[in-house]
Amino acid sequence: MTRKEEIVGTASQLFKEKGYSAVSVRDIAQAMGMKAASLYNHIESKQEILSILVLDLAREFTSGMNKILILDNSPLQKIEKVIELHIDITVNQSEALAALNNDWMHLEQEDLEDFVQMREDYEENFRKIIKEGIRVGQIQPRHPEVILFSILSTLRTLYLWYQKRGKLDVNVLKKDMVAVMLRGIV
Amino acid sequence: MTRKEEIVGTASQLFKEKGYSAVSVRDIAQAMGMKAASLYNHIESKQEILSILVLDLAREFTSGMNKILILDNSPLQKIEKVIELHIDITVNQSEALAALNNDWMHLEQEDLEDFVQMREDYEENFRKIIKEGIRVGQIQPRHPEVILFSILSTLRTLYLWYQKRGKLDVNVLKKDMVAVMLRGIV
DNA sequence: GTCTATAGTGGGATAGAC
DNA sequence: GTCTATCCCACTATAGAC
Repeated sequence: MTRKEEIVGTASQLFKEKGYSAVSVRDIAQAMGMKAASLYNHIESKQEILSILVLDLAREFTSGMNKILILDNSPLQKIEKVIELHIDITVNQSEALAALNNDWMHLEQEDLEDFVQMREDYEENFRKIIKEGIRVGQIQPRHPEVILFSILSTLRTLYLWYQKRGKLDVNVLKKDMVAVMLRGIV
Repeated sequence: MTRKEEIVGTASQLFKEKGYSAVSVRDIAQAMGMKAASLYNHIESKQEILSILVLDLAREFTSGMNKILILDNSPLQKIEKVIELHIDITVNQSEALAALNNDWMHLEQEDLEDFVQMREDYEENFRKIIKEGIRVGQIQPRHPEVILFSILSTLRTLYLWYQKRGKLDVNVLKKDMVAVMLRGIV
């Protein structure tokens, strides 16, 4: 792990707790055991840290979705794969996920545009899977937007909850979450 | 509407867009068409605005939950009531909800403790309803924590999504969301 | 690669005139 | 009740010594 990666990792933990705007470069330096000025030998700016965290992760979601789309699976199987994609990323990168969810709006213009585009594409791909599932009768004919939102909001905030509950076994989590989201609780 | 209420309302919109820490007192004043110093004739501090937004809303959730608990309803009916409570609050107070979800950690000590206590009590009451539903066989016997989290995370982020989609009719929203969350999509 | 020192900006908040 | 002027502090970032 390079010094730069250590800094990005340390920063992501602080961002998760207080948000990007409330964390100072001095806070990050202190958590690294160094002075703020020294950080600038490794990073260009505080913005760069945010950009790395958010855009790298957004690209990971995009790439994961693209792999799912070309599979020769049913819509329902694809939705299960999407749920598993989110759970895997949550388990491995919960700090960066916090930045992606809460601090993307503090990206600077160019990065912001890239991020918003990736997020829109991701949601549109998910929406198409849901609509296809309704068309072939695999999914209940309810408003696709309500289904998309219900699933995505649960998956997007899983990072808030996963760590608190003593690290459930990932496979149990996948099984139960898929069941609750697809088949309900009644 | 008093001047103070106008200020709190204006601030809540800005907090929703950028978060509490990224919004300055000067930003709030500008959005009100006045100078920052003038705000202090109506409010004590920037912190006070956050405190009003978050704690008033938390009390509303607490009071709504308490009314549901004393009803003579089945666990499943109570869960439907909780979903409706969240939807009603979302429709009427989506800006304050953003602060409650994202900026509660910037409350000062005493307010922070009150908030965390209210949130824990709320979740515990919801958990008990779910467990009772499982006990009497109205709800599938899955990990209560997974059910609690799936429903709450959807309800808590509804505010992000409700406004984008051209203000669906509230009753349609209640019907479809209850269906998706309780009976799944398959 | 890390430090001290500091530049330059913008933050929350107050004093006092009108 | 709003303004101008200002205080004091914290912020990001840079310069230059070691």
